[in-house]
Amino acid sequence: MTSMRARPSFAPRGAESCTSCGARRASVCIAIEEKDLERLAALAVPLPVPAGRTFITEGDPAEHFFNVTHGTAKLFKLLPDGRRQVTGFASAGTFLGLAVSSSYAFSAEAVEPAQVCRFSRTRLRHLLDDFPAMERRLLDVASNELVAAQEQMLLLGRKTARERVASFLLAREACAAVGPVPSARGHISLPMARTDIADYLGLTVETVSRTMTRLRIERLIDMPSPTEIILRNHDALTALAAGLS
Amino acid sequence: MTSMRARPSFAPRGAESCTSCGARRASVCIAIEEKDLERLAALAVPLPVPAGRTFITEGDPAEHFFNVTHGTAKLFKLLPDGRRQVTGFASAGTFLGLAVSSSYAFSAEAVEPAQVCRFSRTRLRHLLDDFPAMERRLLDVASNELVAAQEQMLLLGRKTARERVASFLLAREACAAVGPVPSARGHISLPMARTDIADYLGLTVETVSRTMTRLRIERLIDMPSPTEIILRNHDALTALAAGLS
DNA sequence: CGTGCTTTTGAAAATCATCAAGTATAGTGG
DNA sequence: CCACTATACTTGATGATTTTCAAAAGCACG
Repeated sequence: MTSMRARPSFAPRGAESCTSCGARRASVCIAIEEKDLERLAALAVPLPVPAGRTFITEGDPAEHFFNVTHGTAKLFKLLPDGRRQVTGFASAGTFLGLAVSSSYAFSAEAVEPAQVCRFSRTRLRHLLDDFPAMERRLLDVASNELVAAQEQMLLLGRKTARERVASFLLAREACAAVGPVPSARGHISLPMARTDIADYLGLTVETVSRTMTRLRIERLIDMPSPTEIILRNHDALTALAAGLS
Repeated sequence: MTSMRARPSFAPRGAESCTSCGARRASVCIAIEEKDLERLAALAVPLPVPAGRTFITEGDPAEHFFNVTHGTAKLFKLLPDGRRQVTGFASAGTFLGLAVSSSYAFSAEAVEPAQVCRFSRTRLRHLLDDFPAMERRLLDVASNELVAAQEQMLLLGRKTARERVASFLLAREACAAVGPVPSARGHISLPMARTDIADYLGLTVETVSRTMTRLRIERLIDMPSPTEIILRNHDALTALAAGLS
């Protein structure tokens, strides 16, 4: 009944896909100049992704790259018994699928209605030959993600639950600051569920919930609704996230 | 065997640095053809790094890239109170310093006597303009490290101590298999201290030690010496590492 | 043959997970 | 529009894995 599988009528291939893409300036596509955008658009297949839909499955043959142009997705890995680690959240501008291997190393699922651009891996590879600037941009993106991954390892390996949650909230704030939708100072939205946050921070839902409640009671944050957080004591949160406290 | 060892310890500048580099085929430098090696060698500054010496410090201005040509280094991040997370171990062939930022995101210290090649960041950048193959190789390297980082996040966030140690030992074995010094099947060496392993796995030294002892008692491994491990029951270890147990 | 470091082992303590249940929220259908 | 159901979130009590604290054993080095 609620089937979202109806093929959308829009997404006119090529026409205005890349030229008018709101996420372009935030993505690797910025490396392609206006005049060459048509070549990129010819490869790009815009796809709507309803919330909850998995569009990359770990282990599947990696035939495509993806670029999130709208909404938010979670990237995750699973253990056979169902334990899950969310390795990151991808919002507008994020490029997905970088890997040398022939199969995806993670799964990706939309946490809110999203829009992605799909590129054939081999065809984009060829395009890269003509646009070294884009390849360099990809290297920059990968380098940045590597730095972020190391930071996350520090969080997962050495920080307490409190420190993890504080780090997460501050990261969300920083992420919102560069995002397309400017939000009020210290106001952040959490489109992902508590379970996703827990799996991202290496904790349980209960611990995340309890920790947030405690931060609220201590007036470090406000929580008008579960998906809406206001950072009340930025300095204290920063100290917490850094491990001082 | 003796011929392999015929390598000068004090690699004279330029002369034969890159041409005779034992680590070249395992590193990004493989992307530079023989005839162009001189240009690379002109940039490469070979440096011996004694065990325990820190040669990259987190937060310092990132002026150089490094390529480990011999020995092993640990990469790590610190919290102000001294908590440490080892984000990886770098052995011969590993390229270090990828980052867009102007300062290093991690520190690096040799865990055993090592040899590295130092490149000026800006000059190597310019060299990359002439050798797109090397840039592509760098992207591949970064992509692979990203996949490894995600795997490590899964380990840190969701695996038990036992599973972490098993995963580590198997990863070491796989790493030794591709390394320059072929070792007997199932025999691995651990050049790093228990503390480093603990900081890599997000555990304490005591837990690592206890866990290894237990694996030994259960005949999954043998431990002739603390730095020498023999994988006795490969299948059981694999199952453990995968989370089945 | 000490001396200092690393590794190992033991006992107690703590953080976080698990189990359990209540509350809030959203989406559905009457 | 409202009640109903399913889901998400929160809160509480208990428990377990891992940490912390403490100390012995093993090794390298001078």
